[in-house]
Amino acid sequence: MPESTVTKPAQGYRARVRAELTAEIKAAATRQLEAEGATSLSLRAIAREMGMASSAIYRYFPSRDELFTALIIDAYNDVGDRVEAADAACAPTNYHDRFLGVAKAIRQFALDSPHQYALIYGSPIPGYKAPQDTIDPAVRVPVCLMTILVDAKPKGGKSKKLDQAMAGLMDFTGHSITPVALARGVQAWGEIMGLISLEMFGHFENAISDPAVLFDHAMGELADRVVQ
Amino acid sequence: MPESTVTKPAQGYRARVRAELTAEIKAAATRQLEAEGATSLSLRAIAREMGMASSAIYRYFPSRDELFTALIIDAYNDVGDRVEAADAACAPTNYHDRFLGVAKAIRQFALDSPHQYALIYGSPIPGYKAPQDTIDPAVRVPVCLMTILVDAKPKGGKSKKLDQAMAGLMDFTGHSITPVALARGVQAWGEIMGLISLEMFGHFENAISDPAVLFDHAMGELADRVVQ
DNA sequence: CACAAAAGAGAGCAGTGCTCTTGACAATGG
DNA sequence: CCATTGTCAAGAGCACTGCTCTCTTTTGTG
Repeated sequence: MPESTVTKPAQGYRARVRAELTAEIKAAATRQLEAEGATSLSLRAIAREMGMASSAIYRYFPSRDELFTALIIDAYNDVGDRVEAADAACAPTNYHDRFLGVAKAIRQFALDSPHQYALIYGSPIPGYKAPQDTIDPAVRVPVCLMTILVDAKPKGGKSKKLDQAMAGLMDFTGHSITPVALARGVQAWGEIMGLISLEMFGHFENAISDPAVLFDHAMGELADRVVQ
Repeated sequence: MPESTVTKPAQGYRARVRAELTAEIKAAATRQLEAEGATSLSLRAIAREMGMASSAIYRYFPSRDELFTALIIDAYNDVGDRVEAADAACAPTNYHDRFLGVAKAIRQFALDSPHQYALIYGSPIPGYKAPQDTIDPAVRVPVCLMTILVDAKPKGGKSKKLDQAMAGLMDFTGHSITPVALARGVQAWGEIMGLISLEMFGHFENAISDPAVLFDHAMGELADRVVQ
């Protein structure tokens, strides 16, 4: 939570206690999220667990949605950290390994924190509109993926239609990559997220008994195709 | 005429009214689902809309989850119908067109019924366990996709690990296709669902302004790769 | 027609997010 | 040193939710 830096510069005892309590509420919420899922996350239950009145929670989070926002940002940052760490652990020019590492990091995040994964990559919570603060953490994963792609300098044709259909992405890459190659990167992103989501949300039931084997095979094939 | 009066007889007036009311409740629920999303679907609101007591709904659906199950089955059958129709509209040996038609049918379903799409392909509702009745409608889409793949008789290597990782799927295809080729089909399924989900759940915001162009391009490229 | 089965209505329980008011406390200015 | 000010927690209460139970009405059929 970004604490208001505009208030008294003192940052005394009071501010510290407030920050600690805010963190504790978020921790309790995370615990509940992991145990029960997003929709059954209850402010009253959090208050109960913390031994305080439910109304007191509102001193720290003005609404349930604000708490959700905090959890969503945390989740995005969690997977972002993992992905960037996996990327950094590889030799910068070994695009194949970087791609593989990133893909596996995303899946591992999903396996470790299924509810967090569902929170950010599943159906959006109805009535909840993601505020601006979430987009910076949210783009970390695709940015990492696209950076690897750009670094690999892949071949690919031009396409005016594709170019303007992906205008935002093209701007981000500084037009240092052709639209067709960039589209291949988005496709790869889609395949990664699609395979993980199908697995996490139960669509592999009775069909694929060992999703890890399939995923690793698919990512190897995908990396061959997309980078180098 | 043999009169078996003991079992459910003739299905007279009463049974018809019951079937009609059940359908009407489901219709009202669908309307609410489309307007507000799954989590804010309220039995009391449905009862209010129909001008009956909330408790009366329970004569038709024993619980909210049962209503959800009905809606989920409907959604699966909706997309299943579309997909099978799109497939049947193509020349059976034109695998490229069949694949493209199926992929576009899934995306069109998502665009037409975003909440239904989220219901079946988004995060599962916590605490809700899909009963057996949902799996038959659920597999219609992947079955259609895999059937096209098998028909296309694609090349591909063997892999014992992959073979047993996808044992269920291999059985379904009658082992008439190699594991590597089948995996390619699952990857294609993943890419289709991944791209649609990323689009539907807002992850293309500010990056891809015209998802239709990207999707069509991706599917063309994908079809080239997977069939024929 | 009589009667059992089916359907509807209403009250009630435990839970939810959220608001408003009230009282307690700590930090600070005169 | 006391009074003011801002912060915090608590409690009651509102409008909801899913669901159960009981009671009454309706209705098809032997």
